[in-house]
Amino acid sequence: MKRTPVRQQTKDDQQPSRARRAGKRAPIVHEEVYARLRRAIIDGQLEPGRALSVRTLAAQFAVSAMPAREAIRRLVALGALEMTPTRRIMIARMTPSKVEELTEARVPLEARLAVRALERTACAPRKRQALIARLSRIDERLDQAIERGDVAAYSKANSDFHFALYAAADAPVLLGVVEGLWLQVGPFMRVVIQRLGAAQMVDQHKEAIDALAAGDAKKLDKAIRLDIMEGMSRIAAASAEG
Amino acid sequence: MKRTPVRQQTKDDQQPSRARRAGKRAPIVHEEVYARLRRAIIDGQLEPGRALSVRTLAAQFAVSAMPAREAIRRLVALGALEMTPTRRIMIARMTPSKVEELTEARVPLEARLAVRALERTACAPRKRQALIARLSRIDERLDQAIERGDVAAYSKANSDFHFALYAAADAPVLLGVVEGLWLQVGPFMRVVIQRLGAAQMVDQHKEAIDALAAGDAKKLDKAIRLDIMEGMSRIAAASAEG
DNA sequence: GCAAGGGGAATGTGATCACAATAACAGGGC
DNA sequence: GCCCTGTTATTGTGATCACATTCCCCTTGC
Repeated sequence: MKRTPVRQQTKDDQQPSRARRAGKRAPIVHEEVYARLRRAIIDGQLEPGRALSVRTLAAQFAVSAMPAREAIRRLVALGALEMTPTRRIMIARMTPSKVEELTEARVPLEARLAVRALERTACAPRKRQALIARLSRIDERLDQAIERGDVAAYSKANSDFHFALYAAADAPVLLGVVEGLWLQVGPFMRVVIQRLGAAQMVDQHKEAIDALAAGDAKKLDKAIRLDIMEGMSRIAAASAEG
Repeated sequence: MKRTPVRQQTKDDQQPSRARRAGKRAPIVHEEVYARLRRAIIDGQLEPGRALSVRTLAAQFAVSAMPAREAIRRLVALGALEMTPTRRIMIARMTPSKVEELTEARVPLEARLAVRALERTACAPRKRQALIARLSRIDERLDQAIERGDVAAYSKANSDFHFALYAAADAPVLLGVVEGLWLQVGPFMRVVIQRLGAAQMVDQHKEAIDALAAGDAKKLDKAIRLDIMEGMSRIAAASAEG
């Protein structure tokens, strides 16, 4: 491969480099790479099993090897990337048992986050109204994506919907765990939607919004559980047939 | 600090270096560092808030900076280590809300793993008997540790008990998520035990073993849930008083 | 046709250095 | 004593190189 050295920061450079400018923190390159790669994975832009390498990733993002290494290391730790026995890196592949386990983890955790969001906005009607409005807008985008058959937009809108709801739970640790699960499911989501066609997708988003508006925890819990189980069963079906 | 360069592997070295010897895979230094540091954290050997740095960790393990960096990166990704806004590294500190969230995550996930272990050994009485025997031995070690007031041994026996049970669930993904949670709880476990004295610790291990022997899923579920909630409430109490 | 093998390209890992930012500390002013 | 200030040590990050291993492709032999 061509060796095109990435120029290192030197004292002569006029740019503020990592220094703060107007109070903002220094931008860390490997965090940027991580964020972008992570987004790509959650949105399902990378097909499962696709190979990845430190140098390739570095070249794609126009950075040196170090930030690429760090980003990959993090995503491997979170199970979004997989390492072969010979230490090659690829987008994680799905297996039926993995789908099953991820479902078992997602259902109670995400249902809990949703109910927490309900609880947290119980004494703040304004906040709840704002949340409902936000969710409705996202769900509208989602419907439009289905109409257009836009798989990418659908995938993004779906994750946006869930995380907009979960963010209101004000539970960063739980949210982190759930994000880790989505990181592992992401790539297949997209594959399944693509195979089945976005029109085939059903969800419980309307029911969830209704439950939220009614302050009905039981109904919300059920809606989220069903939403997840239906979605995951589609992935399971697809991963079973190969 | 003293700069003592770590000699790099060269062609002249007689040792097989990373090469396989007798079919075994090459040992990866950063994995070794990760495993040891991780163990230390889960066992609670590192007090929360304690500072950690790439170079000091490297020096402690007699390795160069790279493996230390990689190990730290992984543990930060898993939430076992924390980064300050200025990117310093420390053992994660506990907050009441964090305890609450971790409890909410641990309860359903670990209960599920326990019940799965029951299900998986339902058609394999031999395996179940072996598991029960294993758990009983560990619980015995645990009791002895309490008698001796040996905090470290208690801490280790406790985690051994849980993971011996969960390992039988044959659910690597779920197990990975739960390990991540323990990685975040580990440091406080130890602090609390130390503060209260191991004698104060109660658990539901005997009940869990009984339920397992009886094939009673409901009872096992309840035992694990109670075990976790009791333990976490102690941590919550301790973290509340500072 | 196909398996075996050989050689070059690519890969993950480790080591080391440079640098900007932050923390730690010492000394002086009050 | 306490706070400010300037200096020094330490820190995380990025860049680059070396190396053993693995992958990939193409040739050779049958």
